[in-house]
Amino acid sequence: MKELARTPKQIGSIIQRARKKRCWSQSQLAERAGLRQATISQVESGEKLAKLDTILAVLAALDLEFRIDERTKGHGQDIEELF
Amino acid sequence: MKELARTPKQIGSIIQRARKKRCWSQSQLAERAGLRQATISQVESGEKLAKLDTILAVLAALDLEFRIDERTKGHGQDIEELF
DNA sequence: CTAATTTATTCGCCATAGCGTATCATCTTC
DNA sequence: GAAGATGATACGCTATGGCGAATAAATTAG
Repeated sequence: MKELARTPKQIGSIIQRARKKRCWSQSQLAERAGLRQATISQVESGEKLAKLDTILAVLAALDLEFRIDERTKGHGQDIEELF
Repeated sequence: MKELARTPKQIGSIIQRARKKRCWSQSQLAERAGLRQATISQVESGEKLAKLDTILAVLAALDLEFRIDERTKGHGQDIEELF
C-alpha cells in the first residue's frame, strides 16, 4: 500500500478506500474506532480538520498505520490526481 | 527513515529527532511551520492531542511526510491501548 | 416504485488546541 | 558571574472538533 498522505483530503481518501475494500459501512468503522458515523463521514471528506487521535483511531480500526518518511522529491506528489 | 508513528508520543519523538538532526531550535521550526515555539514543544512531548493540520505543517517544515501502510505484524495492540 | 441501508448534515453542548504574550529554569558561552 | 539562547509552562481568549441525537439526502436492495 504505502500511500502518500500529505493533506487531510488525501488521508480521507485513503481511509475511505480502505474501508470500502473491507466492505464496511461508516457506522461499522465508527464502532470499531470508537467514533460516530458522522465523524467518519467528516474524516473521509477531509474538509474539517480532524484531531490527530481521531485519525489514529480510524487507522488502527482499519489495521493501518502512519509512517513518517522523507518527502519524496520531484514528480507525482499529489495522489488525488490519480483518481 | 520510514518510522512507525502509531501514537502522538511516537510522532513527537520522531519530529524532535528530525528537528535536532537539522540543528534547529523549536523556535526555528515553529517559524518554518507557521506555529509557535510553545506549540512545537507540546507536539514533541506528545502529551496534548494535536490537530492533524498542525502535525502536517510540522512534517512539511521538516521535509517529512506521512505515509499510510498496513499495520506491521508483531505486537497486536488494541485501539484502546493507544490512549 | 418502495423500503431499507448508508451517507451527509444540522443543532446545542462541552472540551481543548493553538494563539499572543509572558514567565521561568536550564544550559551554554563569554 | 553575566548574557544569551533554549525549552517548558501559564493565563485569557477564540475557534473548532467530537459528542448525542436527530434528520435529510443519497444509494442500494427487493
